[in-house]
Amino acid sequence: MSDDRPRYRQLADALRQEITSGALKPGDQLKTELELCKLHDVSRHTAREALRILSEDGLIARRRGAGTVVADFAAPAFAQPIGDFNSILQYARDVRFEVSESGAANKAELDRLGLTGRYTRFSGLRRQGETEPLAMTTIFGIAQLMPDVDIVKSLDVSIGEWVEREHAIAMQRVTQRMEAVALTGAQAKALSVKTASPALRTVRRYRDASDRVVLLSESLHPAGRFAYEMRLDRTRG
Amino acid sequence: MSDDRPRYRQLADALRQEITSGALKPGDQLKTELELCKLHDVSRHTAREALRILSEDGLIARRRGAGTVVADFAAPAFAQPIGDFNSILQYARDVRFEVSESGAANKAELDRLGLTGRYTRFSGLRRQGETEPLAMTTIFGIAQLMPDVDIVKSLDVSIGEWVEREHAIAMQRVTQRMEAVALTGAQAKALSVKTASPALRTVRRYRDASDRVVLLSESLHPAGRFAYEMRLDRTRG
DNA sequence: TAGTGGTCTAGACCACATG
DNA sequence: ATGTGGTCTAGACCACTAG
Repeated sequence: MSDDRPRYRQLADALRQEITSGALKPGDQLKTELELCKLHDVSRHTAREALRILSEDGLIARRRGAGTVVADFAAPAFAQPIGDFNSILQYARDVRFEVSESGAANKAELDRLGLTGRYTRFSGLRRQGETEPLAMTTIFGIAQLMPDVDIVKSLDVSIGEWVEREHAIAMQRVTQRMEAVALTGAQAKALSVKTASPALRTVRRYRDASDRVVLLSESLHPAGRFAYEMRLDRTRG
Repeated sequence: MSDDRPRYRQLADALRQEITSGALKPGDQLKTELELCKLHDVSRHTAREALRILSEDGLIARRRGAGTVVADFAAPAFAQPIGDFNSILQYARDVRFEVSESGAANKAELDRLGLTGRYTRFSGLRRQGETEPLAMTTIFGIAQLMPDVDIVKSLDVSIGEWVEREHAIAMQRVTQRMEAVALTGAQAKALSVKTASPALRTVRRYRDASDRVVLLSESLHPAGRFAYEMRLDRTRG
């Protein structure tokens, strides 16, 4: 096992695994800092750094004097922060997009999404590690601009980045829509949950300078496996 | 000036001031960790903690071996439009908040949300026009800062704005979390939908300059009645 | 009162960037 | 070769919570 990752990250990932796997449930008490120090033979500083990461990710809640517990938000397996460029790249690296289907988008799909023209469609599952899928995603892109499906499968960057680089197109604006929906039978089956169970639907439209929708992504995240997190800073009074 | 804030926060705020005031411009080199240690008579750990905060806030960029510079906002990232922070406050004003319950938050609630200290709670429905409720919302605020329930009912601004004005507190940052959930029986009944039907849960934490959670709002939006939409503009190529 | 997490110090070695 | 930030150790005192 090659593991040149920092020890605090190894520890953080190990604890994360315990939480997302369900071995530790929301409300459960975590080991104390000193216990973690002894167990993993690290200094308190290192143990704290690991706990800080999990705390920032919203997986645990800490209270002085009382201890550390698994956060009670149904602890989603993954939270995507936005507003931070590095985190977005991280998302593309950490989360595999397994394309299972591709082809030309049909008229019904395009109508439903308000697209006109010819688009290519890739659909598949998003996965992190060996866990259950985080989401079912479909990506629509302008037909002439999209890469071949083999290229998509071997991409280690996002399709958006590929299009930008390959065609020298700059995405100028992204609009994003989020809402709760009930999954249809087929969707639920693909995601290994029950029919009609809740999901977060996000639709992103990437537009270029002339307002053309270059790329559109539609994702269905089953409840409990994903939370979307964003942060707004006040810039001026 | 009473200053029982931790030293790393005092240092972070001092540096933040230098940056936001324009004394330090994007690209400018910051003092090194060791210089900061000597200048402010703190350990390296403390200086690093201050720099970590600024780094997370996106104000500085650090590179091993090269040093620390004020972040270059021309980086190819998607950013929130300036107005977005305020438009979040705006939302609270556009939609009527009918308070049906208020009182001190209990321990279970505070634990669930990761809050510590004494908070007051207001809960009720959000309505726009005479239609069915858009959402069920609960607001938690630091007890000493919150208005009386009668004032809340007569407010024509958001509670956040009232707190800012009344106590001269500036909300510095809002984090927002969105996920899909299934409604419990009681929640579903209040919103006139069926039990276990999907809803969008949004939790917003409003923080002041010292990262204290001044206000927290938790909303449940039944599927189909609400969609969250946002727009990200590329700051520069 | 005992134990927790929060803050802080004073060291150390390393990978990396720059000259 | 020097100095930077990244990681890590081994201590310490404090504020707070809970039994």
